[in-house]
Amino acid sequence: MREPTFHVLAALLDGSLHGYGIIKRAHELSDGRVRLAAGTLYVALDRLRDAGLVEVDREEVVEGRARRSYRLTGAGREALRAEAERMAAAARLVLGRSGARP
Amino acid sequence: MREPTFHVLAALLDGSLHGYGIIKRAHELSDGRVRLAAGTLYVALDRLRDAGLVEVDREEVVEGRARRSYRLTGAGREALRAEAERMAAAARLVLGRSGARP
DNA sequence: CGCTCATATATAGATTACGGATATATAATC
DNA sequence: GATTATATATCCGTAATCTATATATGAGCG
Repeated sequence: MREPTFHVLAALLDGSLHGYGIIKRAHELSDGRVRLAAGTLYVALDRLRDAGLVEVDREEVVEGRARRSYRLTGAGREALRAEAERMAAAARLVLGRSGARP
Repeated sequence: MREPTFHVLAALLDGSLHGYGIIKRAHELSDGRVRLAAGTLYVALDRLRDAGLVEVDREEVVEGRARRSYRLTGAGREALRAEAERMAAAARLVLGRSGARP
């Protein structure tokens, strides 16, 4: 799992969102550092759906446009957690040794 | 920067190593989780050298075979640290919220 | 009224990192 | 004699990502 994908899942942690909402949420959760490109997002959602990590929550038509909201599955929540733990461990490897005294 | 590249740099944190040594060091630092493939490693080293994050420390010929050892540059050390901090922050985003109540 | 920006989804094309396979070579172990 | 560990290197395929583009509506501005 690469970082953009990680942030897609993380954005869904506290509730379902539609695509554009995920982009905004990832942006605000990361204090503006993460900017998901639309091309990345929608392809990633298809992939995550195939992998069973997210699923469609609602599918409605608002003013002629389709709007689909997604939510984490149990497997998605677990995969996200496992990934976060791997990242934390990797970060400790470095920060625990070079970051001790500035 | 992706995870394999991160582990290449992390393996060099406490001293210069040659290619094969990096593979073994990354393996032991991660408690056996990280297994760098040779194809990944040597291409990554070329890339990191071009980017100025690592440099050749020594270049010797041992029993007919070339052996090159690499070390982190200042920029490499800084890039690694920045990357570790980004990863730690991303991990906190998840572990700080989903880890509370199961 | 026209322009731009935010909202919203989707696809095509290019790039890049990575993994697996393969090649080469020696020393040690079984 | 065969396999494993050490050691470097290249080729090729794949997967994830980014850029650009297309489409469509509503809001706000001048």
